[in-house]
Amino acid sequence: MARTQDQRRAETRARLIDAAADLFARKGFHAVSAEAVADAADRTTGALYNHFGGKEGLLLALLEVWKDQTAAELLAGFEEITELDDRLAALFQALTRTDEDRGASWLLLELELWLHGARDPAIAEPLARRYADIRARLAGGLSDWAETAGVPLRRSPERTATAVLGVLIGCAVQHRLDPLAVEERAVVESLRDLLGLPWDGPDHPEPLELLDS
Amino acid sequence: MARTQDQRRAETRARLIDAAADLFARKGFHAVSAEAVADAADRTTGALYNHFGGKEGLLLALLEVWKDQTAAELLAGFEEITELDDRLAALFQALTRTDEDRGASWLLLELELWLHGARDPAIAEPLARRYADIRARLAGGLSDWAETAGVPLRRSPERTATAVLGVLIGCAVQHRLDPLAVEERAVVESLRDLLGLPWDGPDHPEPLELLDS
DNA sequence: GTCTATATAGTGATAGAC
DNA sequence: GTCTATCACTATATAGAC
Repeated sequence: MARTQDQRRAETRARLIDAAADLFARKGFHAVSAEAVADAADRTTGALYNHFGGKEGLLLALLEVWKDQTAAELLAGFEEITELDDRLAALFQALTRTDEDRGASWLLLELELWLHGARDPAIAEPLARRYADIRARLAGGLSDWAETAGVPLRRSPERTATAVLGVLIGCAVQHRLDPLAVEERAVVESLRDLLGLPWDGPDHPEPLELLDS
Repeated sequence: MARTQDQRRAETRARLIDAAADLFARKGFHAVSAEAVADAADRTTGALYNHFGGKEGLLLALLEVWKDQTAAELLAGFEEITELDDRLAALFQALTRTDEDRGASWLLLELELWLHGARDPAIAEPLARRYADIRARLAGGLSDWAETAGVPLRRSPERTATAVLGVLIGCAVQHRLDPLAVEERAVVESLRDLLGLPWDGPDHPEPLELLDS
């Protein structure tokens, strides 16, 4: 089973990034040593420095992979499922799901990266592009849905997408600390509000009165 | 200007916690040494260890102060201002505001603490109580408002508060990376949606059609 | 004078760099 | 693998309050 040097190199790179994603999410960037990442990837620190120049470079490379992959993953469910409530629920589940295999969760790495981005412009820039990309794709999906369903969005697709993403992130943050306090059904209902839809649940409340404050 | 030992002790404690809040927010817990905190507080590591037992103990003490103070601060504006839109805007501003004096921002320390809570149950517990407290106070405020304004909430005050807090956090997270992409007006409008209110802006769109998907 | 909050000066361990 | 810096933490000393 001969492999070319390029293949070996690519695999080492992938292994290191994978190990970094797991460890950085579980313990945090600063709590993980370069050696620990290398060990988890079955490589040496020499390989890590050769590929990424250091721990910081590894974080940046991880962010690039994360940026390209996870936006697609997050929205895949949303774009494939037909029933709206299920689509909305799938989005929330994607954010709150804990990766069984590894102890990490998506949300942890997401906010670990965000925190570094808020402190370091070099990290902030690709991260901001990533969020803009997610919002754009979400806006497109919502716009298509509104047209198909004949339900006009309450505001521009972009603003709607920002609010939807906001609810998802903000509720996921609360959910992580106190799962019982944030019911999935309540999150879906809130998202429906943002899209200008009534609920079809059994406990439908009294009808909405359009009064201003 | 004689001071008692108790007064000196209390001031040292306060200085250390204050310095920790600033540095942990700006650089992150693991990127800050105990000595750096002590220096910033014009004290020594010895004092730090005497008071808090270590850096971790300092983080916990900071969390307790944070827990008790900031929930009140966040909601103070909300509970005092009369105009609803301004109240909602004040909440968002509180989360996105950058502390001028020190480089830190509230949101940074908030998520720094959250990240530690997601990894350490000892941190998670007081943090979860903090969020529950904020939600409870917010729910009370929303409930009072709904009654006064004669606008029934679209769901229970608790669920509404969770969603409102979610939008605030999620939009603040996006705002930090890309301020132009998250307009305050859009956030306020989204919050109004969650409360079951129309908008009173000049660019009022076509009326809401109550169609299901 | 006694007590104790705070300061000083270290210890061993481990980090990242090359 | 080695080197240097720095980490969290501690043992001991000093100084200020009663």
